[in-house]
Amino acid sequence: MKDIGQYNHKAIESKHSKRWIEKALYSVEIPSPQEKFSMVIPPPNVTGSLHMGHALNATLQDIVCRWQRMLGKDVVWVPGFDHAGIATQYVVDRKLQEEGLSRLELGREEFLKKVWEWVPVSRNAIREQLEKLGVSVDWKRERFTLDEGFSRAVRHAFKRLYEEGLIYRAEYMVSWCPKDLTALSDLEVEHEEEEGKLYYIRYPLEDGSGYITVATTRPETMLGDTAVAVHPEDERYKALVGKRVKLPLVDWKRRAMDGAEVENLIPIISDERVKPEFGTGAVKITPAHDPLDFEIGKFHELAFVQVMDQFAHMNQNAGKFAGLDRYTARKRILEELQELGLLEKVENHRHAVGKCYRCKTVLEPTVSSQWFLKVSDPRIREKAMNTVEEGFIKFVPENWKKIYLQWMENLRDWCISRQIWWGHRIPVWYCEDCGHENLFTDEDFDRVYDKLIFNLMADGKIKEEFTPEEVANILHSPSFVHPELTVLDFYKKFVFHKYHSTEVDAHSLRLFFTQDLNPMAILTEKKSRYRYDNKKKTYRFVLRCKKCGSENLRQETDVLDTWFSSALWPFGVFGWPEDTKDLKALYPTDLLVTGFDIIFFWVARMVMMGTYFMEDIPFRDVYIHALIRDEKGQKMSKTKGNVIDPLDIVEKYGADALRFTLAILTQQGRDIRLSEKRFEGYKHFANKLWNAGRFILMNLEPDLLTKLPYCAQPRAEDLWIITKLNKTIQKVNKALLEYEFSESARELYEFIWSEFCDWYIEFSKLRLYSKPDESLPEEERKAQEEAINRERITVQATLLNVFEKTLRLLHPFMPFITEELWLELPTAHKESISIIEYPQHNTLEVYEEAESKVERLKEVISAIRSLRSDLRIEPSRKIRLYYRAGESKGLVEEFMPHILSLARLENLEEVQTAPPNCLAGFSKDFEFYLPVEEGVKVQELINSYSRRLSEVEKSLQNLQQKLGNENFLKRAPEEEVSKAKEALEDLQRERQKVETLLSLLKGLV
RNA sequence: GGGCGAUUAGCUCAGAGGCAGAGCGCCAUCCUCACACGAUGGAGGUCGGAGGUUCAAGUCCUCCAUCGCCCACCA
Repeated sequence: MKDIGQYNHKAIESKHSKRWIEKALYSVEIPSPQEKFSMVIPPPNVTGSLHMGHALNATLQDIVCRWQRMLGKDVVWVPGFDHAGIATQYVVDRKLQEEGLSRLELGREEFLKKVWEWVPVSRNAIREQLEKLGVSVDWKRERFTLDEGFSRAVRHAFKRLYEEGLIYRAEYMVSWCPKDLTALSDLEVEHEEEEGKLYYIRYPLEDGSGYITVATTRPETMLGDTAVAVHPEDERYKALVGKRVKLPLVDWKRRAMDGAEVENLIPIISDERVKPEFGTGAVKITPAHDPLDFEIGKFHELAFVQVMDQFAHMNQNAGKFAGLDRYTARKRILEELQELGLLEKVENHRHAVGKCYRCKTVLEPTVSSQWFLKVSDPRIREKAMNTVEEGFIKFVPENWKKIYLQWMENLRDWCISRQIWWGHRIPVWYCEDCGHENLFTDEDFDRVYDKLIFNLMADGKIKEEFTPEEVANILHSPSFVHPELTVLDFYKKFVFHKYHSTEVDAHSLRLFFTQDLNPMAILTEKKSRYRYDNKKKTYRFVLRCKKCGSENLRQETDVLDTWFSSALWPFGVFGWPEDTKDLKALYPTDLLVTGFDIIFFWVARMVMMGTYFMEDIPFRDVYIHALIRDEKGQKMSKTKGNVIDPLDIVEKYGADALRFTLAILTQQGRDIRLSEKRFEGYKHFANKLWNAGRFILMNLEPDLLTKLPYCAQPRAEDLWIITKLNKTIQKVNKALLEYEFSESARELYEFIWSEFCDWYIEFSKLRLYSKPDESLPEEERKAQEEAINRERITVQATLLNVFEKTLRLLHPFMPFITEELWLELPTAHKESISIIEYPQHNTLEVYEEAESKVERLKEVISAIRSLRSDLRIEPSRKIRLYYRAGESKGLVEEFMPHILSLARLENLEEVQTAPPNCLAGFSKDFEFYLPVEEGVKVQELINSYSRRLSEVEKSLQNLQQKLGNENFLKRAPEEEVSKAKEALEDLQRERQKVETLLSLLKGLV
């Protein structure tokens, strides 16, 4: 008998989230490959803190993880963070701007220092949020896409793809962001429909015989035109093909990208890609600033004239317009064309404008030298498609499969280079002497020390020149991801497993360098790797051109697209490219949970890289969840000010309420509209559960467990609730298996509130509070007392048993409150509910007869309550009733105490005929009568029964029509027909009853 | 231009051939010894529209309307 007081989510949640981490409850050191369940978290960006979408994502994953863990699996859920190249650089850049600093002034090295200062701020904030949500990740396996091991994995991946000809560098049309100063991949371009203008411009023919009119949305690019194109079959222009036009305004020499001079007389060419029906059917060709023009330019060997610089300002090729912003240039050019009478007309025109997904700046298509991954190559694409097509990877909901395959079908090469600073620098060194592209990874070196030094250097952790002390210092400083480990330990744990015994200090390094420098020493390589600077007392690590041996190398400054590293996440986190135990045991992972917005960015690329490098799928199931929107269905965004911060919700309503709300709102294939009221509602549910627990604990005898052998036989209601629980167990497990989060949560809510609390707890009070009759003689009283005690043990045991299982069933959804309550139970035998088995359906615990009896009992009680309510009889007033019953008589007798108590009756007495002057109600064949008293609201009752009568009559009509239909009788299954007939009889009886009651009531008015 | 999804109670959504459901909100009665974050009872629906299949259609098929999303190099 203990009172746990009122529900206080704050106290219990912080207590358990700390405890779980301290005990490392969710860390599995050596998982069994047969019994494992592995998952990698979609690594949140280190750009700030988590939003509701992350909370949803984490909650769904945690529900599955906790469920699988309780099913007995070795669950490993790897947490981590994404360095998020452009996004993070953008955030830090903005912060610097607030301080009046600029990235370009600071320079690469200093700027990166600032980013590294920022990252832990964001990462710690996110980590704390995840902890508050109660996620059961294995923090000991935490990774970062830019940690020492991951950077190395990225270099390795790049090298393999490069060597197999799948990565190439080329001058190509890319979308350029003039604000972020980088190229973007096609996916990072957001197309937005805009109201624009279509300008018709006349290009005079060289021979003065007239002009050809072209239509364009971006007149400023005309300065870079090197042709006009028409469709070869276009009769209007057939005669003009081969002639030349004079490019208006341009009376200066332009320089093409290959250095050649380009004049202002440009050819009219024909090309099938021109659509005759658009505009005038003649199109100006700017090969350096438009994707289609680029293609046409390549094909016809036109000159490529760039007219804008990286900021989208007009450059020298723009002559007198040089230096102007592209939009100012557009305005000026239009003005001048107008003056010259060359602007024929301007039309309104809706068209899609490409914008930067990050900063929304209008992108400029431009030609530049970039690195591409040939994702359309069969070696990458085919497996990535087949595994999904053949169902080795299963999308949930299924419709994403089609979308994925369609996208894969139309893949274009992926631009993977970015002209930003924050990210994995491309591991290519150009030889300044012979021009050779050298690719280095630590595999180019045999010795451990070389490998370490190379990696530190490539990661920018040590400078070009270093002392052994500096290197040792770095190696023994705390690792970024796991501060309790040193960098060296990190390498040994996550990267260089082979060298787990290698110890490195300044002394051993110096010895190694000296040995390397000694010409007499026998080296594994022909030349020494290190150079010593006598003056500065520093060493440097020397890379040599693989072709000509020159040391005159220059490293590529571009970094890789963030998604290139994210694509390696499902195996990179396990230590790839090393053949680690984790990799063998945990890859492929079992499930990926993510939003549909990154299917192409991330999911598709993981499949491509996973099947390519690992020759196996990265995950078996992909659960795609919805987007969180506000109550009006709009996307949540800071600028709209409609965000609901998960932390606020956790603070106000608790993580359990937050999680349960998100779970119950997660239906497949539908966006989630959130409002704060939702959370409040499910906080009430948590409170209800808590109070049920409180009630049970208050009523358990301290030594209940030792008394269990002396319990009485279970009653019908015990068997009923056990049956209900069992069916719930079955439904919840089934729903979870199919990732029906909403369904499983609803079943739990329904069972806990509407069955267990509303009925079983109420029934239980009868036996819990029953007392022996004091007026009985001593002997009999004692016997009765003993019987009551035995009954009490049974009901306590049932309460405890059902509640304990319910807590386990609910634990994946509401981990904190279930943990707290479970630990209070006398049956708690482990340190956490989260490591106990999940309840499973037990066919021996289904008691159909008891179930239907109690369901009928509920109807009887409800019928009496309904009458009370219609008559506005206060709950506290106990009333006397008479009844008459046919089949239900046995039931009423068996459950007399239940009815008296739950319907709040003083007495329920059987009569043979309806007493005079009585109000009445019924449920099937159970009729009950209430003597009329003063102030009784008979009219209310008449209204109620009239409504019921018209309902019954409506149903009757429907049914009679149905049964009068010969085709129904002939063609419907027999079962349906007999069901209908039964229903008809029931309804007829009911109508008769209601009619009788009504006339009876009317007689009373 | 192609594709996907939605449309059911005032609101948010379940239901996928056999008598229209839940939560919230609303109304009424109650601070009944776990819980007013509660109890009990109740009101509320032409299932977006039009056709069709079927004995029977929120449910399957066709078309339409409205809203939303994704993809696409029509200048």
